[in-house]
Amino acid sequence: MHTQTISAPAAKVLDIPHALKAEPVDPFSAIARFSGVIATEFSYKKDEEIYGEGEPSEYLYQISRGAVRTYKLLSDGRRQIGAFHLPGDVFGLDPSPEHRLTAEAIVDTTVRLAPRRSIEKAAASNVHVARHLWTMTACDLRHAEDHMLLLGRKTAMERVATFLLEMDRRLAKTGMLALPMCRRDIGDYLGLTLETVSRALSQLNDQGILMFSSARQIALRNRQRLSAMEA
Amino acid sequence: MHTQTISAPAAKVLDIPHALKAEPVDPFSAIARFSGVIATEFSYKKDEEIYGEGEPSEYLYQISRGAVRTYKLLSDGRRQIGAFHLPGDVFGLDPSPEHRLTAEAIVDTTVRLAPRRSIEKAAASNVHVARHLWTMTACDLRHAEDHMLLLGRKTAMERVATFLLEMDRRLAKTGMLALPMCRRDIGDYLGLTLETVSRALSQLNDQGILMFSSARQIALRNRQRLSAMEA
DNA sequence: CGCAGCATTGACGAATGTCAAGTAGCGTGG
DNA sequence: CCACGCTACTTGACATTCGTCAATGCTGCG
Repeated sequence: MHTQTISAPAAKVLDIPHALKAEPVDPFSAIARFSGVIATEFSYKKDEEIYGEGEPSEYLYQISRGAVRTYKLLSDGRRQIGAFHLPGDVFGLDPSPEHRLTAEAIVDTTVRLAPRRSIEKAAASNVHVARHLWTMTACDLRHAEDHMLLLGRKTAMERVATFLLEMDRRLAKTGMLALPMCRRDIGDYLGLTLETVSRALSQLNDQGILMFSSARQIALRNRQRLSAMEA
Repeated sequence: MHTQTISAPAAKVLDIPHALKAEPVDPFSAIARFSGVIATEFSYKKDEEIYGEGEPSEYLYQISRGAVRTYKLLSDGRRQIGAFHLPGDVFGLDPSPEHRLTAEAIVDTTVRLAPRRSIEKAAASNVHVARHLWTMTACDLRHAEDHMLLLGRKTAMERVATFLLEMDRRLAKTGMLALPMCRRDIGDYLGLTLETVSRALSQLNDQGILMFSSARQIALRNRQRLSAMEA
């Protein structure tokens, strides 16, 4: 259980910030409000497990700060990362009683969490909550469908281009990508080895499509050419 | 629109068979009943498109007879089949207003269909319907997660073994697999070429793990050894 | 300042894709 | 009922992409 492994100070109770709720509607906040749930904040250290595949599904999580990977393993250790979760993202949602992927903090990470039971109870009487749950799961499904196309049919370079554009869309603030994950994580997300990822990035650098300020600080210099490469 | 392309006789109105509803609860029937929807039956010829990627999502489908593939295409024609749907399976569910994959009949196929609008309306007032929708989407998501692991990390032989066991589970009646799809479909599902699929099947045949009665009629002779190969 | 990961790069190998030829099965029409 | 032709399938030879193994370099943190 994650509450035992954490070394952070005692979890802090906090209000979902209502100032933000005018936006496209953050589904986590919406659900928490409808459920009358007070979300709890919680922190995990880099590489700490948040939940494991097969464990009972007890909470719904939203990232405040940090980043999370969710993955499946084969018996011999081969790993497929299904998704990276970034600040604002919700994860851990799962209508089945058990998690089907393992979740780990990629860097030191703080999440808000809401007990699954309260949410279920709210969904049983409130169709808005129920619809939000459906919508979030459907959003994960869309991502998975796109990712199956990538994994099954794209070349290494196309995968890396797609990855960069996805991250650019999701976390570019200053026109600069600050990747929280290492090359191995990227490889395990894209179905490649870390060496192949590194070679593709170097090639994009050589072509002037991106520039490294450090290995994980990347500036995209030509998004159009990158888009043309993602197939 | 599929109603224009169909050459079958006029759609026939029918009742959802209530005799079957004691079973593990068929979610399609459950939803139709809660929605007060009378499902319509409809037929498609082999290789006929049921809906296209990007088209408005107007119906929920359940297969009565036949088989359906849902897929995405890259611009140059590379195809990734996301799922095969067999009798009893529901497909076309999508909380977004547009389909994100194309659906085609693999063989001559009959479906029951329920208008999406009626279902949405029912879900807006009935939490049971809403939960069924969520559960079905979650079921698709689980399959997609498993399939990402296959596409990203399994070898050709492991993919084929996994495929055979999946089909065995889903459509083996007489201990014999009657595959409705061709080798190319299998390849596009597994992220392989049809030749690689064929070679893997031949190898399993040589090893005595399966037997062909014809190219698409396969008897599994040693499920245990096959399971050991799926990684 | 030095160590410990992380990343890059190179040489090579293996798995799978590509191209091509040949075969078998099946539906159609004579 | 048989012959034909089409399509799907199999098999082989070869090409290519990506993975593996190994050496080296970088860098960020203590």
